[in-house]
Amino acid sequence: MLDLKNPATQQQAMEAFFFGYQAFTAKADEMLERRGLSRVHQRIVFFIARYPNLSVKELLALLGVTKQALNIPLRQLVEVHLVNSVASETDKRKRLLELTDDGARFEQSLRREQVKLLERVFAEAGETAVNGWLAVNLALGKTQVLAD
Amino acid sequence: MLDLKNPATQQQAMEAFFFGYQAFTAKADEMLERRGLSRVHQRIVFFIARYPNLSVKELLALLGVTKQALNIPLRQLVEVHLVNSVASETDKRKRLLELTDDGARFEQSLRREQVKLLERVFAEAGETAVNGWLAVNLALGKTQVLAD
DNA sequence: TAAAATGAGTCAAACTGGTTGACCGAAATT
DNA sequence: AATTTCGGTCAACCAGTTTGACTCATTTTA
Repeated sequence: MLDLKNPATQQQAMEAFFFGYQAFTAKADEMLERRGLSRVHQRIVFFIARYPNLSVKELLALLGVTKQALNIPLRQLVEVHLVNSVASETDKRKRLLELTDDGARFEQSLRREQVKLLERVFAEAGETAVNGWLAVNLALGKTQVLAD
Repeated sequence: MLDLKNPATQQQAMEAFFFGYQAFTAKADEMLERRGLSRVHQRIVFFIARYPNLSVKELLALLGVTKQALNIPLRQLVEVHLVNSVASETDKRKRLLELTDDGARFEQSLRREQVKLLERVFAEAGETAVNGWLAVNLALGKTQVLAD
């Protein structure tokens, strides 16, 4: 077991997390930059893919930004027909977000690159490690939700 | 093994990483904000604690920013006597960075909060999961270093 | 049914954290 | 002696974000 009483071990774990996350996001950032898009664009299409027909408010909560920060990139995605924003049947104030066919392809292409990185790393680290990695990340994420 | 061929599994893994990292950094961000400091300040003291007497150039490489971006927060840390910048004996162009006693206490207090979160999560996830989590993060980090 | 609240969107001003580029001075290397 | 390296600084600028104020349509409520 990792001895978290040991400062050097603490530092190693934190450093690994820092560089690990950085490596993971670097790949996508690079791809996005080539298309003149930002991380927010990716997150938007990612969450719409994951939770189809979510509302703008729900998306804001997932992203953890203000609506002003979301406004421009989301509008752009709608303008270039990657995202559809359709009024809800049950509550016409709400706009439900969904990916267009193009949008779905775009989101997949972004995701594929990151998955390729994960696959490489997973192959190296092995099944047990991967399950543990996911379990810890999920547990960490849960604390977040509770904190909000 | 996580089936990375399955889009839903891909999305789950990516989302867990996203929220996990966010939860991990949120605690420290909050503490830093109270003291009027930023993440860069934390990273600086973190890396100085991890690699005492590292040079400015080495620190820049670890942080992955320009020297202009490092300049102001580092200067601030020196001004408030959390960091000492001392000319190297062997090469007087280099300034070697070290934490003052206050700086060491400050870095520890930041780290302790993050470690508390890790401990809670580790207790929940168990030893095997934790080792796996670390192994995958380390493997991810390694890809980064190679890419640079 | 009138008043209040909610969801979405927009404009403007400001701030943060970063960038590129141009320098400088001291010290080391060639 | 010339060049390179290390650290530092100034300036302009840029992206992404925030806060705040406001509108409009719709839904909820009192």
